[in-house]
Amino acid sequence: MSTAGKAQAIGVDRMRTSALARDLNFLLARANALALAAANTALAEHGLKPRSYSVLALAADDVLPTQRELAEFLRLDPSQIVAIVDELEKRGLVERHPDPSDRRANVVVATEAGRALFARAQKSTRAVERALKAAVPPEERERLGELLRQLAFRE
Amino acid sequence: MSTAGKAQAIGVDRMRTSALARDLNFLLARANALALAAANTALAEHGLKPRSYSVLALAADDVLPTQRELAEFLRLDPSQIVAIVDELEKRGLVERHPDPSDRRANVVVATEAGRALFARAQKSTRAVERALKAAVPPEERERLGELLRQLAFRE
DNA sequence: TATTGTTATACTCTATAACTATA
DNA sequence: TATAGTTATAGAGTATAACAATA
Repeated sequence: MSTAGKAQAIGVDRMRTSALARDLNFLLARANALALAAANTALAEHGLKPRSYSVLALAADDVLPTQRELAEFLRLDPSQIVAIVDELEKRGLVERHPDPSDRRANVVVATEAGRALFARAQKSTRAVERALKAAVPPEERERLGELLRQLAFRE
Repeated sequence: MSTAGKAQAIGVDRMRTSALARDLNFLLARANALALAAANTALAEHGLKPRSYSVLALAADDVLPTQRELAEFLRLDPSQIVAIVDELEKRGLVERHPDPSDRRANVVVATEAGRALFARAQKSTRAVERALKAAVPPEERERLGELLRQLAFRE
């Protein structure tokens, strides 16, 4: 019979050689889970989360995105962007500026305080990123970023 | 002043050249979001989700994991594994077998029906994976998997 | 008629603590 | 005393639909 008669547990290590551990979807999910956990910890001391950090980053980088553009780029629902921008605005980190070319749209711009906080938060996330990248050989890190960019921005 | 006076929206395209788009955490999150959405669609026709698919995969691969080992490997809380195994067991896809070496532990084993469903679901996820990998040059795909494995399993 | 931002709501996911049975 | 599995629950995250203002 195919369901093993005596089912004895094995160690977690052996799971790493399973077919699932070669699955791209699974590897992406696990790598992302590890990175997310580390980023959450690093950003918490600045009162940010990965989501709000991303919005603040684009605002502080003078990208001048509308809320809709933020939603599309960050793959979030527009209504979620509302909540994130609300909170950042309440804390004086970003402002909603009317888009002169479309009065329906708000362009999200960082304040001085927002830029200062972002600069500090960025230091924390860069430390996390270095720790994450430590798992791959130095000469491969550039390539990893390039390959991930192709995955993340394929259309 | 640093907050741009006339805030005019730009296209989403320009966000791709922003500093955020070079952030490893962000790239992982976005690539994972894309892969997850595709996997969700592909697995839905089999009544599975990425989580339950992963548990079924390990059970069908005769890895003989305990629930605790599943929790650790999949980075989920043990109580979440309970719910997933409950559902798979109710559908006759897996069984809980007592671990002879530790009567507290359950080893999760796939039934014949579970193996059959997994084989079908795996075909769907492999198609998703091929579509995802199409974004990177063929000669780089092996390396991408290897690098992601290092990220996902660094300790 | 379509789109931007907004509000409201329901649903899923996640995190936590407490309990039981075994070790 | 510690661990595997379970249960319950609250909080965070996500998805959806409907609405007002503007295009």
